[in-house]
Amino acid sequence: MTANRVPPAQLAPQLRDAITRLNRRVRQARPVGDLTVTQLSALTSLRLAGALTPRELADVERVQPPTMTKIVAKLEERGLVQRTPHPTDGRQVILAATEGGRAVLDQFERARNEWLASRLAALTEDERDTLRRAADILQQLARA
Amino acid sequence: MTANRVPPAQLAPQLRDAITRLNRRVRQARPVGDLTVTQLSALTSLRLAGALTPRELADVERVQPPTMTKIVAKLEERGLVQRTPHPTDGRQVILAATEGGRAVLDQFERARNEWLASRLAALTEDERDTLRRAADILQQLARA
DNA sequence: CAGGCTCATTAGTTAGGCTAACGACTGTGA
DNA sequence: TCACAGTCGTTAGCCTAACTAATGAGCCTG
Repeated sequence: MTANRVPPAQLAPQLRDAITRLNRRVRQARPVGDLTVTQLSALTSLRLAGALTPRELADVERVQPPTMTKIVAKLEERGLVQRTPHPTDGRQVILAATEGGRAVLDQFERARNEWLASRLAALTEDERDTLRRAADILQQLARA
Repeated sequence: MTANRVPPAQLAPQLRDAITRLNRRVRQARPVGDLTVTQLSALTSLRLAGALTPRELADVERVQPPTMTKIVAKLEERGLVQRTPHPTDGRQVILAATEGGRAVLDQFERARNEWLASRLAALTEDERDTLRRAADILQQLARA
């Protein structure tokens, strides 16, 4: 299969549409439990990083500090996040996912992937290969 | 190029990560003007369809009718959408983007695509072709 | 060691989503 | 033919999630 010429200006809106719509779809596949997308995202970032201050987590999530205060408060209520004082700086706080938080995360992760995985299973081997290569390229774009 | 075997369970998280991250990235490239993402999306759907009733637009946007009432009200305030009575059914209303609405849309569209288009331009012809085919498959998944 | 800075939080606003309920209108069946 | 069930859009009221501005606690430097 020869590569067609694909002008970036034409590909961009197509790709953007595909991504935003599929993203909506994936988000709609909400598993059991009542964590919101925002809370889930923050918890995920927190686990990934290990431990962060509210400010750092806010930066990672691209949210203002007061917003993160609220999100963390809700996660803490449910015992999914733990707050410990900073060892040397009395102003700061250290946030970390609790064991319960990590367990909830695993559950969500599985359920979210299930929907997509079942759809992917219906594709041909060729289509999946195209998506695999595309995923690499998209990751690269997102990092740029 | 032969197709590798790609188990769906393995591809799903990769693809999901790529999509959610790139989606955040695209959304952050917000252009000038004060239309929100929601309003922009509704306006886009409206222009695409030509003219719709509130109910139809709500269905397209996957939103409940009362929510669409609010969104349309804001778009109407700015003169981007026009409301006309249905010719035969007194209950219904016909919504359409005004010329001003279409102009605003063009502006946003350009600015949003710019970031992505410039990144795409840096890829090889092969990579862009992969993404083009992937975009089709992703659209298909989103509709499923 | 006084003053300015940083960090987290609180207070208050706005957007965007939902359900429940309602009034206007349509269309059908007795 | 007309009573009534259903549809359409809207209003009301609630919640989440984001923002900015302001506040108070703690740090650090001149």
